[in-house]
Amino acid sequence: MDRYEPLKIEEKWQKIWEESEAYKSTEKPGVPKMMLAEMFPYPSGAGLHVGHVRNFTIVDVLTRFFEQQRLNVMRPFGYDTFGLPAENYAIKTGRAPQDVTAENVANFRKQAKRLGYAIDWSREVSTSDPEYYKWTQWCFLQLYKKGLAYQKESYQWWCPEDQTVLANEQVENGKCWRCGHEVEKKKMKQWFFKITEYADELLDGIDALEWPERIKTMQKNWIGRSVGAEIEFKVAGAEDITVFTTRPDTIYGATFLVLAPEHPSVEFLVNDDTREEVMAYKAAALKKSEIERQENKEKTGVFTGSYAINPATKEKIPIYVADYVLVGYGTGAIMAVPAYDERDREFAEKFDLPIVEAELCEFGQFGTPKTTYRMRDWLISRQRYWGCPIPIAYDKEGNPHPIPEDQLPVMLPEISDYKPDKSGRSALAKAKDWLKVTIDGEEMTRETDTLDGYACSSWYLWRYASPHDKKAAWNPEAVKYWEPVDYYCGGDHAVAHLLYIRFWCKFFADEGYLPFREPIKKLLYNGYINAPDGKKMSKSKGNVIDPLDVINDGYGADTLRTYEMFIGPYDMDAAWDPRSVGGVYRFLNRCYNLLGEFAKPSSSGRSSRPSSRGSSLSPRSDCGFPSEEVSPNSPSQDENAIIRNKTIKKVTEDIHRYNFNTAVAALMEYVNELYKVGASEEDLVTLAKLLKPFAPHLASEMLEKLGSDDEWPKWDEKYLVSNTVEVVVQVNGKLRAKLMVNADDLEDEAKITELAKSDEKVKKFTENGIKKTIFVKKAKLVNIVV
RNA sequence: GCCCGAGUGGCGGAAUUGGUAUACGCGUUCGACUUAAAAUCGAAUGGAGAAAUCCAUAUGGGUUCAAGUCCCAUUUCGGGCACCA
Repeated sequence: MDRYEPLKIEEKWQKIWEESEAYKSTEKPGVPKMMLAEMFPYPSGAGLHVGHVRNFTIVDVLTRFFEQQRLNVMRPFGYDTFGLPAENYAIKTGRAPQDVTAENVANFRKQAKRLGYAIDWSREVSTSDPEYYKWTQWCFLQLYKKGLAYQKESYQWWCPEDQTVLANEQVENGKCWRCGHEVEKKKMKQWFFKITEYADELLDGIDALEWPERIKTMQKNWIGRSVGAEIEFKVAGAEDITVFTTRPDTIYGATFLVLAPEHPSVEFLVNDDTREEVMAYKAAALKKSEIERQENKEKTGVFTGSYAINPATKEKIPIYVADYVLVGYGTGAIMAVPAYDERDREFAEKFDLPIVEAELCEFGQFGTPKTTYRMRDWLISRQRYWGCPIPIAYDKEGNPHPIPEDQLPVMLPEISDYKPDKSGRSALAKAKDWLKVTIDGEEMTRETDTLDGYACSSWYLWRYASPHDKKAAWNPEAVKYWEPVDYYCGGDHAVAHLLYIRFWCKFFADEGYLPFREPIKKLLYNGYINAPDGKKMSKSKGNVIDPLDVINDGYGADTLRTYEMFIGPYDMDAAWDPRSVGGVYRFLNRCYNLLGEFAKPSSSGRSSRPSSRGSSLSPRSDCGFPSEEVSPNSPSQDENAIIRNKTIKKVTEDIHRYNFNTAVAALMEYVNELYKVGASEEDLVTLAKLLKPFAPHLASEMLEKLGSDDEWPKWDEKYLVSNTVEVVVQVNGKLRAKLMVNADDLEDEAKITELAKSDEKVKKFTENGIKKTIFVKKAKLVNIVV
């Protein structure tokens, strides 16, 4: 028997899978389908890291598991190639983003193939491929047609480092999600998607999703629905001010109004005495970074000089400007009720304003019911080069016109100087020839902003159904068969991507392009893999583990995959432990060695037990497996059947529950048992089948040698109930004895408890009399209370 | 500040419905094999104790015949939200 040589086996099987297009998927009407995908990666120059491997392997384990159960499985793959990281990397390396991306994708593909994933490689997509982004633009135009893509001039988050605007979802603690630079506010005309149109459905649909509660809560908080009312306050000599409040019933206690500094009415409310101070306050507020605002929660503000009439009390109340009121939420104006609202009280105390404990009332006569959301519309313009061009052109008056669908794609021009600058326009503005376009005989100028990369990733799951369709973004029949996606796995984008893709799904369902309203049935949100010291892996710290190194060191992909499944619960962060990798390698080695004499499929009916001299642990060692054969114990038919069926059940159920770590542990236990009692051929076949989702190359090799297919085994409950059972005897809840009894006796409570009481070990503790005895049949346990 | 999640051997972690705490792996120790080492195979491994036994799931209480699991309080770590009216 030869020794386990993972690199040799893996190369062999990867070649076989590649040449036979083993994981190519097609629609099979009548056969239950299963579609699985990971959040497609941004292919960085560094190649796959161990986090990708965890993410992809989870999907692969499930894919193979369902494939072995003969469901019609589809597991595609793609690359999130457009976007800032790719462009910044290209700038850093002084190369064209197109070239860098092509190289990185090729490298990623090569590396993913070395991991032996059951990917349908005919379904690859890449967001920067014109064949793909043609349809991203088509999607934009559908939204535009329905008024859900629109332009608006407003104050936006601007990253001075990356020189582009950002969506709210891309600002984290006042900093740019990509470069970490503090963001500023800048007034700009930008494109938005009207995600707020779907706020209610996005929120109400969350509860029914089979997603982690954590993610669901985050989405709920992000949407942040508030039910309240809008109330108009009359202002002498100026327009009425509308406020939003969730407590209209407290209107009798409203003793002043507060407007956000950016509120458009502010300039009409000031007078000659107050103008200077108010404008200075506004200017200061705009300059303040989000960080500064968070750090200093002390209330500030200024009086505008104007008064409004409280419609309930008819009293004149002063109007203030303060930055604790946000322009983007509600109406950007509030009625302050210091008696009921902590923030208003703080403000009132500081500015010596009246605090009135007024009675609550029915507000109906004063306002109209209104629901608002903290979620804002999705800002999609980016002043960067490496993105999907927005398919819009402007006429001489500056009015936007959609590029006709038959002129798509609007190709991203190749330009040499694509770096961003301070102009507030993307580098596309420098492509003079490209800018000109004729629509319906009229000369126009193209939009130079590109789309947020999240737009590109908001529909790729549907593209997977018909990735090469030239007539449509997705083929309706193919999508209807395959989707929604059954399992989607990732470790990032809890709010942004996972909210955007739900939004697009609902929109395209409304347009009749999709027959479902939620794109993802089950979401698996995996944890990170940290460095051995528990810290985040990072290049600068020099603690990065390269998965390809682990493979090439001789451990192979099967060890890497199995280790990452064994490392801990899939949804928890875990620290890399190089020594445990060796432990998993040892396990796979033991599996292979167990095969021993079953090298030929003909040798059925015999049992296998490896010699006391197995093969080497060190993947580099050249120590061979000894040829001598040790005569095995003859495996007991019953004993083997019991552990085999137990293992099948455990592994099957664990994979269903995503307890991949305990599934691997169960396989280890099984192998340990087989080393003790000897393995039948059926044991070996079962082991290989159960192992395949984790270590597909090794398992395939084993199955080939055993002459078996890979169909997932079923367990038979009859082997799980044995004739004799162990009954635990407790005294006052403490374990005192174990009895072996006939299984039938479990039905006879009196007999069991009598046996328990008469046990010598138990008697020692029951000398002073027994108060009562509790028998739990299910737990096979007797508890004697003294 | 508010809302979640977690705290179990030397380490990563099991315990699925309240029912034998510490599965599996790492590490450590001993043995077999070897001229030797590595590897492999086998045994032991929560703590104290000669043993009987006692003590152990962050801390302190509680419920229960029985608590890692349920309840209350405290504490530490992680995550999310953080002037959203």
